[in-house]
Amino acid sequence: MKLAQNSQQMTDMEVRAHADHHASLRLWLRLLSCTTRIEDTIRQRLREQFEITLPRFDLMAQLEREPEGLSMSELSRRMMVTGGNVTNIVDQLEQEGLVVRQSQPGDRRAFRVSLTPSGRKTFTAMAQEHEDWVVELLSPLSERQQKQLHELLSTLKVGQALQQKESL
Amino acid sequence: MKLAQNSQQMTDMEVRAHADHHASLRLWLRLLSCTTRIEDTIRQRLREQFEITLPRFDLMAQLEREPEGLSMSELSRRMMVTGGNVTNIVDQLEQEGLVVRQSQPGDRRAFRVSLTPSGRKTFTAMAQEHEDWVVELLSPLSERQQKQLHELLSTLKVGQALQQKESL
DNA sequence: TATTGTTATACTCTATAACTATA
DNA sequence: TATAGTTATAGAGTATAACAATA
Repeated sequence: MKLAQNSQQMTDMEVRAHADHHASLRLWLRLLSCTTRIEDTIRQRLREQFEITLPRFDLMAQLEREPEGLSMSELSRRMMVTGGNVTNIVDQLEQEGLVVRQSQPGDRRAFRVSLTPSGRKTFTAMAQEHEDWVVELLSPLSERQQKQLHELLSTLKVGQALQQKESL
Repeated sequence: MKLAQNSQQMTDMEVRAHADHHASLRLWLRLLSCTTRIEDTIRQRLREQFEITLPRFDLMAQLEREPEGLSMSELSRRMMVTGGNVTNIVDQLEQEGLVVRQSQPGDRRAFRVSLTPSGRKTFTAMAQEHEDWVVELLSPLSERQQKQLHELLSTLKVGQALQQKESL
C-alpha cells in the first residue's frame, strides 16, 4: 500500500481499500472514546456514591445472577481474570460482609461464594442506580437508534467469536 | 418505578419505560464487551509484537500528529491523565530513544516533547500494524454497517457532550 | 497427577500532594 | 502568585509462579 502510494500506481480498489482502512480506524477511535467516557462516568459514580470499584461491582453482579453461589474458579473464568485476583476481591467483599465463602460439600478444596443478605440488599440498590445511569448516558439515542446499535454490535460480537474459533 | 411494580399499577408508559431500561442496560453491556474485547486484543498484540503499552502508544500517536512537538501539560490535557503520569511515560520513551525533550526558547520551565527520527520510524510501523488489526477486528461489519455504526456513535458522543455542558 | 485456591511478587496505570524552578 | 514540570507515595488491577490441600 505504501509502495503504491509512493509510486502513484494505486488502483481504484486500493484507493477504496485505503479509504476504508482510515474509516475503520476512525470508527474504532470513536467506539473507544464513547465507551470509555461512559465507563469512566459509571466508575466515578460507583466510587463516589457507593465506595465500590467496577471489578467488585462486577463480581457481585455475577453472584446476584446465581443464588446458589459460584466457585472461585468459576468466578475467575467468568470475570476473565486470574485466580489470585478473585481471591483478593472476595477477601475484600467478605471483610465488608457482602459475600461469604461456604465450604463445598463433596469437594473440600472448593468454596461456594455467594451474596449475603446484606450483600444482596446493597447490590440491588447499586444496580438500580447503575441502570438509571446507563439509561441516562444512552439517552441521546432514541429507542429505535438503540435497537439499531444493539444489532450492529451483535453482528460485531458474533463475527469476533467466529474469527476466534477459526484461528484455533 | 419499583413502587409501581409492587402495587401493580404500572401505566403503559411505565411498562414501556421499564422495558427500555433493560434494553439500555443490555445495550451497554454489549457495547462494553465488544469494545473491551477489541481493546484487549490490541493491547496484547502491541505488547507481544512491539513491547509497548497502550498509553505509551497513545502518547506517541499524539506526538506523531504534531511535528512541532507538545508541552508536557498539553500532553497531560490531551491524554486526560495527570502530569506525573506523563513525566513517567515520557521518561521511559526517552530512555528508549523514541522521544526527546527539548528546552522551550522563551519559557525555561517548559519542554517541547517530540518524536525522534527513530521514534517516528518505529511509530509508523506500529501504526500500520495497528490499523490492520482494527480493520480485521471490525471486518464482521460491512462498509455500510460501519458507516451506520459511526453515525450512531456520533449521535451518542454529541449528546454526551451536550449533557455535560448542560450540567455545568 | 491434576485441580482448587492462596500467597508472594512485580508491573503498569492512576491520582494526590509536596516540591523546585521559572514566569 | 501562578504555572510547568518533577518527585514521592499510595492504591487498584493485573499476571506469573510457587505452594498447600485435596481429588
